Amino acid sequence: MNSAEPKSSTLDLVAAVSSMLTPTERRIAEAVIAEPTLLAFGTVSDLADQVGTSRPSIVRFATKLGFDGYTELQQHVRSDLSHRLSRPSERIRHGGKESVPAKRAIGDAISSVFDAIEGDRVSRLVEPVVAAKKVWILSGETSQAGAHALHSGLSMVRPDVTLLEEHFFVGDLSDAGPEDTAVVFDFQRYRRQVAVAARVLAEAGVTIVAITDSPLSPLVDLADTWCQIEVPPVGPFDSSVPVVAMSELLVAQAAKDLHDAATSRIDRIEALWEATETFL
Amino acid sequence: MNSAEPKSSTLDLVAAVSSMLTPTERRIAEAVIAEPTLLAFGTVSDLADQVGTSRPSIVRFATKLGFDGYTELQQHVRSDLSHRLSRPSERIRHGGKESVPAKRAIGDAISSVFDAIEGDRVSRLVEPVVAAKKVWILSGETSQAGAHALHSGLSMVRPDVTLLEEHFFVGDLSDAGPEDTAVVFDFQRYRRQVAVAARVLAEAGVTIVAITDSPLSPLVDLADTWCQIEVPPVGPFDSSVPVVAMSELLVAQAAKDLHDAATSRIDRIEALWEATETFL
DNA sequence: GTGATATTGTAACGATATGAACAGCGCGGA
DNA sequence: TCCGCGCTGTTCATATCGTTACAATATCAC
Repeated sequence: MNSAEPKSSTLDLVAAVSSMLTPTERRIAEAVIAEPTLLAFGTVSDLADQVGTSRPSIVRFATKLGFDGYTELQQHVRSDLSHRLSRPSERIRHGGKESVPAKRAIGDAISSVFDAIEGDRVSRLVEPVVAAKKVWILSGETSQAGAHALHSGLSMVRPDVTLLEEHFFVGDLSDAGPEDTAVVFDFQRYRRQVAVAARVLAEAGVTIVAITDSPLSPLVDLADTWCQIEVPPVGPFDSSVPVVAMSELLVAQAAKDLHDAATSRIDRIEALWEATETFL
Repeated sequence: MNSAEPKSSTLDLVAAVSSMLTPTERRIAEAVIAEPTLLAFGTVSDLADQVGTSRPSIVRFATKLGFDGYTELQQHVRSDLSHRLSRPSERIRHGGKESVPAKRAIGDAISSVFDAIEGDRVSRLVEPVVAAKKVWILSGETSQAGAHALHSGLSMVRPDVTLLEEHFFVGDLSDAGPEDTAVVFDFQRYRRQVAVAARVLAEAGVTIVAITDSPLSPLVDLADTWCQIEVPPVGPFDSSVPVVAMSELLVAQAAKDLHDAATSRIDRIEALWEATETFL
């Protein structure tokens, strides 16, 4: 569909012919510049209504830009848009073979993390974590590093955080109850293991926060809030970098939400460390 | 036109019903997740062709998501997209504002990692690791996640990798000898602890590879090879992301250097996992 | 194996979009 | 004033869109 690389931005095209535009065409040009989505999503009629002109004027505008008709112009705009949208992420599993250098892969994955916490998402993810009586962290092998980061970070800002890695027993979860929250890392390879444990927790009334690499994950059903991040391959293994980044952002948000409680807690822990000669 | 704020992301909607999707509907879901522009720009026919199904299945998919028809679904997706385009988030290349402070910090830190391995630096760092009889990994609290990543990765591609975290005893190092290599993570806060241990190892003839955040680190003197990376603050704590990224790049390089030995070792480990029901 | 149910594809419908031909309007020059 | 020309809006034809109703197929329980 949208495989062709646009030679020039659509706005450039408009600018190129701006001097030889008729009055109504100029109004059209101003409208599409002010609101590019009109061109990408709207029909000829939509544009005509918006500008206050007739449909053929829109078509003629398209031809004046060098296209065969409005359809071609719209395709050009859309391929331009798709390009911008697919740049930061989403192209790793498909188009990108393993020829993608690790640098690009990691960079894109990091972008996907920031995409995932768009808006107030990070707040919604963290909210049950700060409100919970106890916090459980479940992870498989791929997300070990992230789970570790989340555990050590959260432990600093609030009490009762338990990390269950890899080969935990379901019995470990027996204490969990409706006032608790579980953060579950759920990635391709080790999905079933954590899925089973998460189901146990969900049935016990625990609030589930899922960090997953696919919205089709079975965990998403169980989860109260969730977010999706990419896990790119680096060398022969899957990268933990996005998971760690996400974990740290969650901790940062939790620290912000807990504010005074967190800072005093951190101070106490630091003092304890100093006292026990952690610094040698 | 597109002024309405989307109540929930389209991915959320797909996820919400993902468990009650029929096989073809699931294929549709996967397609639109892999290529969101299909939904935003494509027609029912486009999607049907892409997925390899009939047009009505697409419409039924839309209704199952809670919309009156495909048109409504597409409008929702488009308003979602417009939002992302208008909001300052998506702009990584263009108006690179300091939208999220943590974002910039992490991005810069990642860049520093790639700067640090410019040229053949990563090869020089890894060379003593692959050649060593035994590999020791030393880290403090800040670099725990990175050390963990390095340990689990290296363990996959070669034997005799030992991780010593935080409160290890110097006695643990008694086995180390001139044929060994130690990778030492050495960061601001927990410098003294690892510095002491590294000195012990260096005096035992162990080759030292240092990952540090400062060229002034005392470890640089002891180290045979070293590299410097940034450790940015995220919230109240230091980020592990750069350390993890560096660790993974080291593992990837080691895997490449060891090649056949590594792959056969990975295969054996995988087989062992399967046998012990890691996948449940 | 058989009936019931769920799932999927086929056919037909109205609605709408685009693009082209045609007609009215305004403006400037002779 | 009249004519010519470019600009704009109206009408129409055709293709395609989204949708619904219906039939065929696959799946499962008993």
